[in-house]
Amino acid sequence: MPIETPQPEFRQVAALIRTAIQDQTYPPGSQLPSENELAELHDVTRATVNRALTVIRGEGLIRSERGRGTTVNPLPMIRRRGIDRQTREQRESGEARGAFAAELAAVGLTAGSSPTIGQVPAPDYVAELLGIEEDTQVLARSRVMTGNGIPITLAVSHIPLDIAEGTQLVEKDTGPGGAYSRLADLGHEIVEFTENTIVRPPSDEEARALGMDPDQRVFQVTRTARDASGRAVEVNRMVLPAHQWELNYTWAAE
Amino acid sequence: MPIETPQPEFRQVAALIRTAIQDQTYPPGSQLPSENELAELHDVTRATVNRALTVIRGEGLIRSERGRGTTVNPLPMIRRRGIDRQTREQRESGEARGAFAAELAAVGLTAGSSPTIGQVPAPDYVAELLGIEEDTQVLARSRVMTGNGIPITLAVSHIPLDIAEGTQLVEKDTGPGGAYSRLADLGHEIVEFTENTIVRPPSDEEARALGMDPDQRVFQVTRTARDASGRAVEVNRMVLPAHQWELNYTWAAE
DNA sequence: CAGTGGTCTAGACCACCAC
DNA sequence: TGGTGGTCTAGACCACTGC
Repeated sequence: MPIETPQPEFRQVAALIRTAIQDQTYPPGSQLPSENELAELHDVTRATVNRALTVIRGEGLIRSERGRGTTVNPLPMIRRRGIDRQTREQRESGEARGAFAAELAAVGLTAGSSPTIGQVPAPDYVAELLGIEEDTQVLARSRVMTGNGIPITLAVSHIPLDIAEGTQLVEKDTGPGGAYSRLADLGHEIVEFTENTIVRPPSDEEARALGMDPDQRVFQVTRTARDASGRAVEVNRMVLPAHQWELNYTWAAE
Repeated sequence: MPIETPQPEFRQVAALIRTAIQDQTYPPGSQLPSENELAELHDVTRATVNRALTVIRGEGLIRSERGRGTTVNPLPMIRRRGIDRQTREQRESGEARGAFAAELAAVGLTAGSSPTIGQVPAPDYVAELLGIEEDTQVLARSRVMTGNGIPITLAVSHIPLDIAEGTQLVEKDTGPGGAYSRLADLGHEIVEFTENTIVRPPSDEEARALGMDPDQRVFQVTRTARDASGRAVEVNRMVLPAHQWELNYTWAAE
C-alpha cells in the first residue's frame, strides 16, 4: 500500500498551476493570473500562492517581475552535445559557436554571442587546473550566448599567456576552426578533453546576467583541454540555467 | 562600481549560516541551534529563519526533521565517471558496482547495493528508446545504492525480454563482468553508449527513497547502450541527489 | 509534556510598472 | 495612482521526537 503523504497546500496549488502550464492552459509566453486572483481561485491566502509560485519558479517554468506580473517561460529545453563540439561543426565556423548555433537551431531558436577579451589574474580553479600560481596573468575570453536574444549560457575560457601572447588567440576573431585550431598551429593540438559538471544556485552576478531567479539552479561545466604532452592548455567554464538544458554525451565503447 | 543589490533578510541569514557551515563552525554531522535560537541570534522572526533554512536545505547543506532538529549533511561530494565505467573496474566485479564502489572509496565512503529483479510493462521513455510498444513486458533490474548506509543513487535498468529471457540476465548475480558481458555473450556486444542528463526536483517516491527534501534537485541520467547493429539493448536510468555528485566525462579528441 | 520543525493566516510595508 | 509581486511579522496550529 502506498503511504499516505498529503501534500501541504502550497504544493497542491503548485501542482495545479504546473499542470495548467503543461496543459497549455497557460501557454508559453502568456501571463498568469495575478497572485490575488489565484488566491481567490484556489481559496487560499496570497502568501500561499506566492509560495506555490516560488516552487515552480525554481523549476524554471515561470518568471515573475514586480509590477509586471508572472509569465510562462517561452523557451524549450535545449540539448548540449558534450562530445563532438570540437570536431565537425566547429570547423565550419568560429569558436564553438557552430555547435552552439546547431543546438539552438534544433529547437527552433536563433543563436547570438558577444565576446570580451582581456588579461586577468588566474582564478583559483584555473590556476589549479593549469598548474600555475594563483595570480599569474592569463588570457580570458568571455562570452554571453543568447537564444532568441535571451541570455542562455555564460562561458569563460582561460589560456596561459606564454602560449597565447602575440597570437591570434588574443584577437576577437580567432580565425578558421577557432581557438583549438590556433592552439594546434602553435604546437598544442588537443588530444584529451575533460568535463566536470556540478549543479548549484547561480551567483548574484550570474542570476543578473542570465535573468535567473535565486531559487533556480545552474549547471557549471568546467572543461579542460590537454595537448599531447599532457599539459592543460585551456580551461573553459560554462554556466547554464539547469532547467533550460539537457546534457548529452555519446561515445564508442572500449 | 558594482550595483547595490541589498539581499532580503532571509538570504542574509542564509548566507551567514552557510558560511558558518563551510567554516566548520557547524561541522558535518553536527546539530544546528534551533530555529528559535537562530531567530534570537540574528534578531529576526522564526519565520525568517525557517525560510533561510529552506534555502540552504535546498542546496543540500543541511537536513531537518520534525521534533529532532536540523543537522549538517555529513557526506562529501562524490565524482561519477561517466566514461570508463563499462571497462576496467567493471570487469573485476559484478555490475557497475565496481565503478560505484571506487567512486565512493575515493572520498572515503563504503558502498552498498540492494538489487530487485522483475518483469514490468515498459515505461514510456524505455519504450521510445528501445523502439517497442509502450506496454510490452521488459526485464527491469532496480538498485538502491548507498554510501555509508545512506541511499545515494537509484538505478533502473531495462532490457528487452527477447534478449534477456531464460539467461543469466534475469538472475540476481549476472556473473563475471556483469550484465554487459552477458549481453556480449548473447551476441549483443555494446559498441556505443549515450547519456542524457537533466536536473529536476525529486518525485515524492524518489525523495522518500533518497531521504531528500522537495526543494532539492536530482540529476536524472538516462543511458542507452547499443550493439553493433545499432539496436538499443539496454536503457538505464539513474537518479542522483544533485548536491551530492559531480559528473565527469573524459575522452580523447577526434 | 516540552521542544522541534512545517505550515498557514492576516495584515502590513515596500519596490516597481503601467497608465 | 492602482495593481503587481517580494518580504516580513505576529500569532497560531500541527506532527513529530525524546524524555
